[in-house]
Amino acid sequence: MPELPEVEGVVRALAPKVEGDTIVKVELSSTIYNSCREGKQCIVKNIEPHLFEEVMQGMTIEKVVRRSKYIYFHLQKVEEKFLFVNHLGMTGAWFVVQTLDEIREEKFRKHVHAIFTLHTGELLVYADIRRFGEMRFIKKIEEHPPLLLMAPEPFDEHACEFFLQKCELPKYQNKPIKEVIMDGQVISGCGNIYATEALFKMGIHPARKANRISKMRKAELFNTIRTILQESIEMGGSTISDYRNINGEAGGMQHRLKMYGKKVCPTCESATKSLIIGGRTSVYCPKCQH
DNA sequence: CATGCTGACCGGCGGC
DNA sequence: TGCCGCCGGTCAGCA
Repeated sequence: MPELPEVEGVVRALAPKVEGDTIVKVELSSTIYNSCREGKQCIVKNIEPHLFEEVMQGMTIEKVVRRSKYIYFHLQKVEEKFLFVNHLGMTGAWFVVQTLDEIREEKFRKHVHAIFTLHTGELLVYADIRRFGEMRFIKKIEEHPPLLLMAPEPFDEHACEFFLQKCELPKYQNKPIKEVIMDGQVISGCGNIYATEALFKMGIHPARKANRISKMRKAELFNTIRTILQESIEMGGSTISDYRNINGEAGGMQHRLKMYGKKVCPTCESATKSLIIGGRTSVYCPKCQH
């Protein structure tokens, strides 16, 4: 599943291929049309599928940037600026190809949901196996309040201070630390994999209440998260489940993971345990983490 | 009003 | 081989 480092990899690969290009045509899958017609939640969130296709037509992709685990496509049409926001959910992936059969993996090829034809003739393709991804077409960030509430980028110089301040709020004081660091309004882009790894590295039990950790250790924890995210970006992300980068390549970070998905602690060889915290499976070493 | 919990969205895959 | 149920990021909606 793509987390911040994986999304960063996607954006770095995607940006140089599509920035400056103009979208001449958009086709959404019949699956999207059907879900929408049945009133179900679907990938395209805030707009009718046919309107989405229409409004995207003629848009120039000015810039592609990552914000937390979201991809922001900054668009422009006749001097007017818009934003197309995408989240990859669990299984979303982007491809830039000449034809769809260039998508090597069948499970992605079978689940293509949006095809943006560019003025160059290339196809910018969004595939999503489980359809947990999101696409929103908006004029301003304000149109979708959750985007405004996101914590600063973890590499922002104020992000640590922001995290420490949030921890002081009553609603976070008594929560398990893992739930707090995975909350996108506290720290951006720290998903299950990297939260698990950082807590293991710090020797902190994932269920420990936030207010039972000193401010100094919280700051260290933040730095650990930031360092792990950075390391993973450099490794090309973790290839877990269905994540691939835009070239269909796997990352290397999964070989460096020490606790996520492990049965045995790499330090003391105890059997790991798992708990459900904030609705998510949380693996930890009962001997090394307190 | 703020917070908190539940459910909805899915197909792959593990387990039986 | 077949089928059932689990898994998870995000947010809407309701208590």
